[in-house]
Amino acid sequence: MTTRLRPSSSSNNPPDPSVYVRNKRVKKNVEISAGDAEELKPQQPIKPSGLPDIEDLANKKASKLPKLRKSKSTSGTHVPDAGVSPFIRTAKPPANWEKVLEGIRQMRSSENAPVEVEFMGAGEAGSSLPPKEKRFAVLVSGLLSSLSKDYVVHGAVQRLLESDLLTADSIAKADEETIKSKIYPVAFYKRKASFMKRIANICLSKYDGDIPSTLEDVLKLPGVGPKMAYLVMTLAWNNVQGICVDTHVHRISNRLGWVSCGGTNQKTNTPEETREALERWLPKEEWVPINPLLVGFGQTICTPLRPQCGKCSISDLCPSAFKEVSTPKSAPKKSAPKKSKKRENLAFK
DNA sequence: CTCCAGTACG
DNA sequence: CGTACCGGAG
Repeated sequence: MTTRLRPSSSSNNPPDPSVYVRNKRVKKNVEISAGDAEELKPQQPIKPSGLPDIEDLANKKASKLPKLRKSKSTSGTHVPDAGVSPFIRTAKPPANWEKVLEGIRQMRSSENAPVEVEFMGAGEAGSSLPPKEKRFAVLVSGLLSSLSKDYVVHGAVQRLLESDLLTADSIAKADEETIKSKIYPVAFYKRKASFMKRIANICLSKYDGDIPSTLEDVLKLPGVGPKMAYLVMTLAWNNVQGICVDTHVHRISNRLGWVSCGGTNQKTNTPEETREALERWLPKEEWVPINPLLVGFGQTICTPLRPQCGKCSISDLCPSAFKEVSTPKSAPKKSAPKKSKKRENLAFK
């Protein structure tokens, strides 16, 4: 069954109407002096003795986030007017984007899409929990899910749930080895177990055992990058702060020419750039569904290595169709003989 | 042996 | 920017 999240469909958590302020690069600009960094961190809660130096961790993380692209002062058009207009287009949408989306939806519903689960991992795990624990569960399953198979994540979350290890409190108290054994074999489980402990401690000391409620603060959590932060804001707080862009969304957006529109012929080289570019024209109703949609599409048809353009119903609308590109990064150089492509890459090293 | 639905660290 | 982290599946 297709669980397509709608931004405002869920009724339990009232979506914050004022949310829609496009976050511009605040803080992370690096290079700024220590004084500036201070002012980004409003309140300074008392730190219980005995806990790791959380502030330090947070600072470290924050200071290294997005490297900053260009100054991009939002070109003036955008005003952070809370609640007035939910979406202000600052770039012209690419031609036929609606047809393209519709086409992809069709393909996704006919081909069986393995990805349905995706958001589910998080959502389902917490469905029977109280809101606060549910949010924490969403955060944890998001963390576990990166570069892991969905069913593996699902199993791990179930084991954590059975062991009562899905709250900040219990995780903070639990032995790290125990956590490892529960979440195995998710990718990077050792590291993630460590992240979970640190996150739990931060949540306890700064957020009363809850998860941070702002994008900025979620991003400060160790092991949580942009991709997951937007996911968590959406699923845990029902607060759509931005588009959740992973490598599939990144790659496909580039193939479709969706991020080189609107006068400027910019290309995006990172998922973060793609997110910003997409947000400039994609209507907000699509911000959430775009991810599951493109991820499914990206796994079955528009694959990174050898896209199945022959099976793709919108290839006539795709500038990259049948071009045999490998990845957005490696130059689309005229592809080599297909079968030996892999070997060739190897030899190239 | 390669490829992942990322993120931290040098 | 490059690289390590981890395991399982093609």
